[in-house]
Amino acid sequence: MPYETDIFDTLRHRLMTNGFEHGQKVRAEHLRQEFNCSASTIREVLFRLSTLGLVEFQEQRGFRVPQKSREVIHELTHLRVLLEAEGTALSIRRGGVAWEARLTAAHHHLSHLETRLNTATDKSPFVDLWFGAEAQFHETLISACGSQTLIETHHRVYCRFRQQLMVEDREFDFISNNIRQHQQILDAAMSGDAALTRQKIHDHLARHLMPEDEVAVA
Amino acid sequence: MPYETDIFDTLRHRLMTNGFEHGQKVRAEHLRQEFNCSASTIREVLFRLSTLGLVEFQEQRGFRVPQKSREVIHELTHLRVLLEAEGTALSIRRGGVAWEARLTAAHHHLSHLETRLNTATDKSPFVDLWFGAEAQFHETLISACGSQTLIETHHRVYCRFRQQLMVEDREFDFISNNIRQHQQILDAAMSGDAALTRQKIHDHLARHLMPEDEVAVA
DNA sequence: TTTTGATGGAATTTCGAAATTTCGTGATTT
DNA sequence: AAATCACGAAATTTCGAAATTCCATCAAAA
Repeated sequence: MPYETDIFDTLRHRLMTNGFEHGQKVRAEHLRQEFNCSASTIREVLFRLSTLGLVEFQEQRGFRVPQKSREVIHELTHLRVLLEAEGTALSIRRGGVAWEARLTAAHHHLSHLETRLNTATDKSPFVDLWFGAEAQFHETLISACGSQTLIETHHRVYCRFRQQLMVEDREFDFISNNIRQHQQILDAAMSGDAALTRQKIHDHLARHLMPEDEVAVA
Repeated sequence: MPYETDIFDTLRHRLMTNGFEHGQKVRAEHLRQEFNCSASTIREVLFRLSTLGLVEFQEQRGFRVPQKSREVIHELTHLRVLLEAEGTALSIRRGGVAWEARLTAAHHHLSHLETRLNTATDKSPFVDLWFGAEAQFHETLISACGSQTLIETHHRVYCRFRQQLMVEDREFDFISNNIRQHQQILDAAMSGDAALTRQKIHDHLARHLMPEDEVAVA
């Protein structure tokens, strides 16, 4: 495996989980020293990360970590609802038992973690695990939609969404609501009711939407 | 302006309008000679193009032009309907007179070209103009949605869609239907009826959808 | 005080070549 | 004949440095 891929994965993880400040300039030279490689290699990695929207490229001005803003969170949430609701509805139609099994497993994993998070005083050992399990659950929801394009598009949106919330979501104040909402999404999906599932996905994400213009899901 | 941007624009245009064969490997070395620059520069441009999905990157295997397939066209169309319908509905609510003016202008431009295309025997002088005007119209539809994220996401999908159809759409057999459909989208949008507009956008793109699972727009 | 302009250091971009990996061809083995 | 292997050519990846551009600082002018 080329070394570049290691750097890519390391930086992606860091960009999504509190390793960089929002709006900060990415110092390619510093990273070059940290990873002990050439400037071109870092530059390439940053271009690949910009594919996911985790850094922004500006001509002659290098790369930046996107600013955090309520508007961007609203927009990303809007798209998540649109794509996850659609992808899940398709999965319900086409997924079959195999998908239901995967979804149940993903939810069980997530649910287990969230229950422990809910009671733990020191949440730090669970943070990374939770990020992974939450991503897994939402990816699994749409995984049987049959559209690789939708999955990739959603992945980009999800990465940026997670990045926007990487600081405040570490406190897990929302966790007890989340447990209930994830359960409701699972139940609705298992019951085969696409419209209800769309609604539950919307409800789950609604706290990140700004009030003025709601996302229409019905 | 850095030279790289020229190369980027040149290749993007070529990738969207018949300059490469679907599935073809992109010969970085050939491009390096053609543009008389270094390998790294070409490599960077290709990474930037992969952000739009116009080339696919595979580790140690270079870049390829995506294969054309009915499935991919279906998926891209599905997403176009989802994103354009949503973006247009938002534009109707938030765009105001300025947006209506831009949309009318874009439609007028497109309509003028399509009328001429409909009668011309040699359509080649209009091909590039039409690609530009058609893109402009559909971009304008969603331009007042208020979500830069939605606009960028749609742009990627639109680029890939156009690339998938770059060969067959050069015959313009569909042109008389298109004239009517673009008009209907404009009329619906101007009337302020979001649901009808969604329907018309769906109808316009429906010929690219595979029959089995239709896109739900209502 | 505000604006304009020069200057030097730092960051970005581009280059050409070296190191590594892939891929096609044909020989050898089973 | 089919499969495996070795080899060389071609492509990809990485490097380190040169060329260019940006940006903060400070001086000079309005």
